Amino acid sequence: MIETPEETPSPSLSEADALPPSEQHAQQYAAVRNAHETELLEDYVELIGDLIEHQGEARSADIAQRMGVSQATVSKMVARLKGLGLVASKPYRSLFLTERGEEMAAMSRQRHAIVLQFLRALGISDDTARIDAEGMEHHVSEETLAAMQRISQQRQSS
Amino acid sequence: MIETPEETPSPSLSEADALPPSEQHAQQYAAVRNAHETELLEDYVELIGDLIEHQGEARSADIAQRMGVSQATVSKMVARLKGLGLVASKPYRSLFLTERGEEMAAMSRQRHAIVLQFLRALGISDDTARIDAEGMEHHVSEETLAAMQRISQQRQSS
DNA sequence: CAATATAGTTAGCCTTTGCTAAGTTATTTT
DNA sequence: AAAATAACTTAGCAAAGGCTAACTATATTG
Repeated sequence: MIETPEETPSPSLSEADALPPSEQHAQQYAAVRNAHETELLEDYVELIGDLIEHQGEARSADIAQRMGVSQATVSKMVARLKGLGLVASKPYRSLFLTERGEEMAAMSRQRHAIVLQFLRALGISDDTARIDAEGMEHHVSEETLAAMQRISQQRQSS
Repeated sequence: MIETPEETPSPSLSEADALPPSEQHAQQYAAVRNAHETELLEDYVELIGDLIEHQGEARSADIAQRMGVSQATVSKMVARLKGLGLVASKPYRSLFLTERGEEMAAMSRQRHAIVLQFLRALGISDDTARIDAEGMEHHVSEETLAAMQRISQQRQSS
């Protein structure tokens, strides 16, 4: 059997030296799995909010088109969102956000904007920034988000 | 909570004005879905590589513990990785990476290191940086990765 | 070397998120 | 107002990624 070296030596950035203690390591993965669970929900809610704001209403067909997904998939997802109390609607009518849905949409939109703005401040091209932001936004902690905001502003005023 | 910067004076970053054309929007989501498909695979491969490097071998039980997942789940996942030609092993023996697996592990490790280093350069606390890096690494384009690397170096030498 | 403990596998279940195909409701057009 | 089109829903399927329980193989140890 192999001995587990239970020590964390380097303070900075030598990344080849040791695995984190397995408990911590597991927590990292758990955090990611967790983020994945809410991620899609947030994307839908955010999109629904955006559609309402920009086009006056959120229709399943538009969501399907923008998500690049079939209408059936949207229908099923919307049922889930309704079950979670984030979305409301009557059958065959367009969608609304509940109060909780609005809150979630606002948060998401804000996160999204901060990340996007940060990437652009880094000089990332627009298309890439959009794609990366979409993927990253759900994995960025409050702490990092704050740092991003700070740096965007710094870079802006120089 | 984060301050809402509802005053976006700069020209390039008003995010409340228009949705992207739906085709482009759909592509963004497709990119995220795509990333999700390879994400876990990469995490496993990266971890297996790390275990081999640091402990001499990669055993299912260790993977399960570090991933925070049951051994049965690991077993199933490993079967998938073998099917994809990334991992090799004989039943009841420990795991190896194929050449393709090695390549993937090297790429992943590098991405991971760059993102982690970048977050630390931003002043993010260690635990948070680890968690965020784990989540973000799969959603960062080459372009953004390069920018991160550049900035880490800048910040280091100041 | 037999018994026990540990490690790995398999079977069977569940949920999520996609799909297509078929059915229903609403809207538009003639 | 009937017919046609568009929008939405439902049913049923599949793959991924979790789980527990039961089984099999390997390693340890008394």
